[in-house]
Amino acid sequence: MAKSSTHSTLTRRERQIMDVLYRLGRATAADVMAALPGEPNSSTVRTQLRVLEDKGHVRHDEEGLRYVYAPAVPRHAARKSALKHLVETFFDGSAEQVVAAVLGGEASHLSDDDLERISALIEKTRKDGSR
Amino acid sequence: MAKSSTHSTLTRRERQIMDVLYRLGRATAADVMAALPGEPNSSTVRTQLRVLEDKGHVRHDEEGLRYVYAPAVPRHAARKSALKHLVETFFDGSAEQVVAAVLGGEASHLSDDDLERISALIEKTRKDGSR
DNA sequence: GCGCTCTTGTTATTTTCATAGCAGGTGTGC
DNA sequence: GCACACCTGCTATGAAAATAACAAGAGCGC
Repeated sequence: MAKSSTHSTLTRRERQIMDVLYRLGRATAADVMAALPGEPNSSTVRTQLRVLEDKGHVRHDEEGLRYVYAPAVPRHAARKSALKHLVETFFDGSAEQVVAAVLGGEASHLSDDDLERISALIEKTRKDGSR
Repeated sequence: MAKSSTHSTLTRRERQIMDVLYRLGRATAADVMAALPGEPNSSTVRTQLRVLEDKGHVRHDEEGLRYVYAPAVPRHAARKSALKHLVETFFDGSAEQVVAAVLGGEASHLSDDDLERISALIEKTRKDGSR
């Protein structure tokens, strides 16, 4: 039987695979294999995808002959809890600190346009919140 | 000798322990044990802390009788790479999307004050950037 | 001083993981 | 129709991880 559990029960390799799936959206075993570091054997990757499916973290569609895998938990839900976990672990639960880190270039580089759009976002949120 | 390696070589349990250490800053074996799920044996936790130290992820200070452990990589450095990884995996590398998610309450709840301060942050960043 | 408690170090055992070999099935080109 | 390429399922095995039992030293209260 498939066991339902939190995301934290994932092993090292399983987490890598889930990350690949979340990055790609959907992928065949071959795709996943190509994206993983360390040239794992095709057989290995497929076995683990099956294990992940068994645990309920992944599902597959049969597309013609081959399987196309995708995360069982939708991206927006998974990222919500991932973000929450990150904030609690590294930012003292402070959303403000996260924004500061992002603006400070801890995640990627921001163009003026990006800042413009983010600024607009804030304004919008403030209006909505105080309405 | 201690082996230097990327953060991704951590096992399930090791990751849990590192998270605890990053949350607490510094902690004794007993502290870590208390913070871990599943009532692990004290012996177990101490063994793993020693393993983590061996791998170079953790260091300890002797404080009187007992050891106080702390992450070897400073928090701000660890969170930088954690944030980067999250952004790439779940937000298409887009800082803007992250901010949107934070504002949208995907991480925590924001007060008007929070929004105020964040807004100020943006303004400051814009000025600094275009100067 | 003596026992009690709290701490660490060492080592062994069980469980889980990661990996890959082998068998079988389905479509494609010739 | 037959060989070839590609994909899946099953199963086994060595390695790594997780767990805990046991031993030993330091401080504290009485």
